[in-house]
Amino acid sequence: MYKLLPDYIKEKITISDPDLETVLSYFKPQKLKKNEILVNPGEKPQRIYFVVSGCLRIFFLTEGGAEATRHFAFENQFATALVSFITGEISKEYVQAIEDTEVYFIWQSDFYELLKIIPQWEKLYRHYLEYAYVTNTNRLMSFITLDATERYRQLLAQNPNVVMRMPNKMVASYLNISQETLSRLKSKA
Amino acid sequence: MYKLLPDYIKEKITISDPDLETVLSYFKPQKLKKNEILVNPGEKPQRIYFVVSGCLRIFFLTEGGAEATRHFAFENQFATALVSFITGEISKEYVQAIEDTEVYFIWQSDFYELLKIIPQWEKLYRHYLEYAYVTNTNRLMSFITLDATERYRQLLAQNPNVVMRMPNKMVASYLNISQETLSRLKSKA
DNA sequence: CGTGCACTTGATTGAAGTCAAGCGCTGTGG
DNA sequence: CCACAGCGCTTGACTTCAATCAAGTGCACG
Repeated sequence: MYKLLPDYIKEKITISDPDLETVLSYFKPQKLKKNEILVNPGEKPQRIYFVVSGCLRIFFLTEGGAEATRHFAFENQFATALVSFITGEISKEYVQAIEDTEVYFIWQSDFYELLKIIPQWEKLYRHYLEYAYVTNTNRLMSFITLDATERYRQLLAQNPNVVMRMPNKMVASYLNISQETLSRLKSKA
Repeated sequence: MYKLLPDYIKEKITISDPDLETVLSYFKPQKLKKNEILVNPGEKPQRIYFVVSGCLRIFFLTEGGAEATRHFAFENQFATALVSFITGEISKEYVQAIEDTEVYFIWQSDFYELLKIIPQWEKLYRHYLEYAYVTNTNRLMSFITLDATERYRQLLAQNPNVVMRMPNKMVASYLNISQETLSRLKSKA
C-alpha cells in the first residue's frame, strides 16, 4: 500500500531514486468514506488522484438530472476530471468514493511543476494520456458497434470489477442503459 | 501550403530553426485522389498524416459489414490510426481521402526517433494526445446525453465542414445514425 | 423496528432502424 | 455528345430494442 505508488511509477518510467523522492514528496495521502463526494463541478484548483485501495467514480449530470458515469478507477490507477485538466475549462464532473477509499493526490500546479523539473515525468503523463485515450476510444466503439446485451457482456469480460463491486444503477449509467434493462440482462445471462 | 506544417509546429511548441529543419526533413509529401484508400487494416509500419489540403477519413467495418466513421481530418490537422499507434496492436482502421488531398506523412519509427532527439517533440505529441482525448470524450458524451436530432445539430454547430463537405452516408456513420434518419433530420431542420 | 433506497418485474411507449421502392445526378464508354 | 448504369439520396411502411411508467419486494442502515 505505501509502496503502491512508487512501484507504479517505477514500472512506467525509469527514474533515479532522488528524483523519485522528489516526485513522491508532492503527493499527499487522503482517506475517504464510502459514498463521499470529494470533487464537485467547478472546483479549482484541481487534483489528480492515485487510488491505493477502494474505488473512485467520475460522473456528471445530464440535462434531465440523471447521473452519467464517465469512469471508474480502482486500485493502482490514476483518475481526474481529465478534460478540464487539459483545457482549463470549468469541470462539470463529480469525483466520488464508492467504497472506503485511500488515495494519494497531487495538485495540478505541482503536477506541471514536476513536468518542468523531472524530464521523465513527461513520459508518465504521456502514458496516462495514452491509456486514457485508448480506454475512451474502446468505450466509444462499444457504443457504436454493440447493443445493450453485448456491451454488458464485454464489460463483464474486460472489467469484472465494475459489475461485481459497483451498485447496479452505477453500472447501468456506465453502460448507458436504464437500471431496469440491466436488471433484465442479469437475470437472463 | 508549403508553410502550413512548419507554421503549425511553431504555433504549438517553441523550437529552434535547426531543430525545425530536422523535424521537417522527416516528413514526406503525398498527393491523393478523391476516394483513394491510403491505409488498409493491418498495415505495418504505420504513418502519421498531416493534412495540407482536402480531407482524410478514418473508419472501420462493423461485424455487419457497415462502415463506422471514427474521425475526419481537414486542413491543418494530424490524423492516424491512433489506438494501434499507441498499443502496437494490429489496426482495424482504414484511412481514406474523401476529396483530392495533399498530405505530409512521417513514419512511426521516425516519429519515435524525433521524440528521442528533439526534446520539444514530446510536447507536440502531448498536444496531439490531449486534443485527441478531448475530442473523443466530447463525442462519447454526445452519444450518452444527446439523441439523433441533437447530435446532428451539435455537429452542424461545432464542425460544419463535416456536414457540408462530406457525403451524407459518411456523416450518418459518424453520427452513428442511419442514412435514412439523417435524410429525415435534414428535411425537417 | 421502521423507513427509504436499490432492485425486480410487468405493461406500454417511442425513437430510430430496417426493408422497400423510386428519383436523380454523375461519370463513363460507345 | 448522348445514353444508360450505378450509386447516393429521399420517402413511406413496418419493426424492434430499450426507455419509461408503475407497482411491488427486500435489504441496509439509522
